[in-house]
Amino acid sequence: MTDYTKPARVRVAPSPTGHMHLGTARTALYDYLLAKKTGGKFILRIEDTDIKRTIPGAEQEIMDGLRWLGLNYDEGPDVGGPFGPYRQTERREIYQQHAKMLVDKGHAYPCFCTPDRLEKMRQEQQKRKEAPHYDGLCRRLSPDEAARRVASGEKYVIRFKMPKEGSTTAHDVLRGDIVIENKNIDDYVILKSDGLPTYHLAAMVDDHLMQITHVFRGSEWLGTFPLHVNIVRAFGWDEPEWVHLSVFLKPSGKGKMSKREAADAIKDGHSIFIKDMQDLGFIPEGLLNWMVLMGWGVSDGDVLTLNDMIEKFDLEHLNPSPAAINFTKLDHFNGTHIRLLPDPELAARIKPYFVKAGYSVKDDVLMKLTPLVKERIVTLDDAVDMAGFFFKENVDPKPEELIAKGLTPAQSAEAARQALAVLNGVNPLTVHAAEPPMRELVEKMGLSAGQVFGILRVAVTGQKVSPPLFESMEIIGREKVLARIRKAIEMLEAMK
RNA sequence: GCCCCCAUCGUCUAGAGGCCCAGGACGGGGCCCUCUCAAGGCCCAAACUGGGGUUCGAAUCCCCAUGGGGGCACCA
Repeated sequence: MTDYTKPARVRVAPSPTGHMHLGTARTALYDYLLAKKTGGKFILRIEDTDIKRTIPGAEQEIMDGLRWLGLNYDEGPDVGGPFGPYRQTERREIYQQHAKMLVDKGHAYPCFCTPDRLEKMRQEQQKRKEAPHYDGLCRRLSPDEAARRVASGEKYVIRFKMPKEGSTTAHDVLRGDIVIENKNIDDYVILKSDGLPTYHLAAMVDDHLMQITHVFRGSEWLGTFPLHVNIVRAFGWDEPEWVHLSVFLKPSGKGKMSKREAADAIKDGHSIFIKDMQDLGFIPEGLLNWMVLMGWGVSDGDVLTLNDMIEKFDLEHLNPSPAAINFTKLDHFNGTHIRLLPDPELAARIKPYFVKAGYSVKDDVLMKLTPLVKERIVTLDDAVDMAGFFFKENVDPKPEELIAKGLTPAQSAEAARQALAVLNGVNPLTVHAAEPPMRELVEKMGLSAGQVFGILRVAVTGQKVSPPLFESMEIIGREKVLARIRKAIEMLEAMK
């Protein structure tokens, strides 16, 4: 049982090797929730030890993404903290010292095998249908000889010396004890020939030094879990609580999310990259709600704010099985959280999308249109399609769309003329003043509201789908409304 | 090939031996509301992978099978 009264120190430790994706965000969320719930600290650590794969800007994207989501970290590369530095390439010496400690204690050894030899070795093993593994050539070197070759300047790496006998029992919070035969674990490289550590060393050292209490990481680490536990034990350190999170599967449920799937998702208005999500009009509240539920469950109400999540989150309801991504459900949560936003807040969030679409936004109009689009949009940018016409000087309806269902162009024109006559007598043109007489007119003409209002909708907004008609008219203003109806009548009359 | 993990409606999940002929949410279907589109309300269909145990009793515990996933780098 987890003690939620003890402040936890949890970290998210992404590598800056590409766009920040869903998996990182969700791990960060769980980290954040546990930290906040226990009054502990949420830490960002950048694992940039693979210099070849590091991408410029990726680190910034991670920091921006976390902040956009509202997952502010207490310690990290750009905010500092008592356990820094928080960027692994700046901790080089620390790892080298620790690797040496392991060698001195007999838990690790220098290895002089060239990448070339290793490659050939693996190929032969494959040919013999054996599992690829290090053959232990340098493990058998005497410490003296190894030291001599190191001193002579020969290139080397440091490998962890896995016990050959027995088994290792590692404890995962979600899965219980995991027992693995030691012979199945390779002598992994922990310090590379460039002097930088691999994950296996770096993460263990940092988690210890940074006093991490709970390690949330992807289940792809389960395979090397016993190795990590052995490394920690070789140092004589206490282990953190290990929490291996399930991976995300592509929407079909068949396999991990791939580049191909990611590209398809984008076409569809979705993405696994946090940065895209923002552009696509998703809001952090919706995204967070959706993410928290993939791998963790609640028995009652599932519409949750960040504060709700902090209150309800626990380790007991984390789910070890893989979860297929369901973007449709993201749409739902996004729409739901948009509707939960106060109007002024929503207005402020929608505005940039209108600006980006090239509209010059008038704030008073924006404020009036916001409540109208609120319950009709799924993403913020939907507001542009729905309500962009409010910022246009003129609209140009498609002539054929002006014709009401079941009516001829001439009949539609006649309906519009009568509507114009009624509206002409309404001043000011408000919902309250315009709707009752218009409904009377519809009845008098023996037509349906759908028919008449439909004609006016297209005439006034230029769209077949729009916010409610009279509300829209009130915002657009009497003069423009009347002018647009006149123009529509002309267009209808021109159709024979 | 070897190692590890997982297994409840199409999907995300609740369920920690009797409260379950299995609950919620998304999606789907229907109805209501309605000026379009939504939103909202009500209703319906939809699952414990299979087989063995253990037990008075199993979705819940154990074993096997099957299926799915992850890993086997001087990447993380």
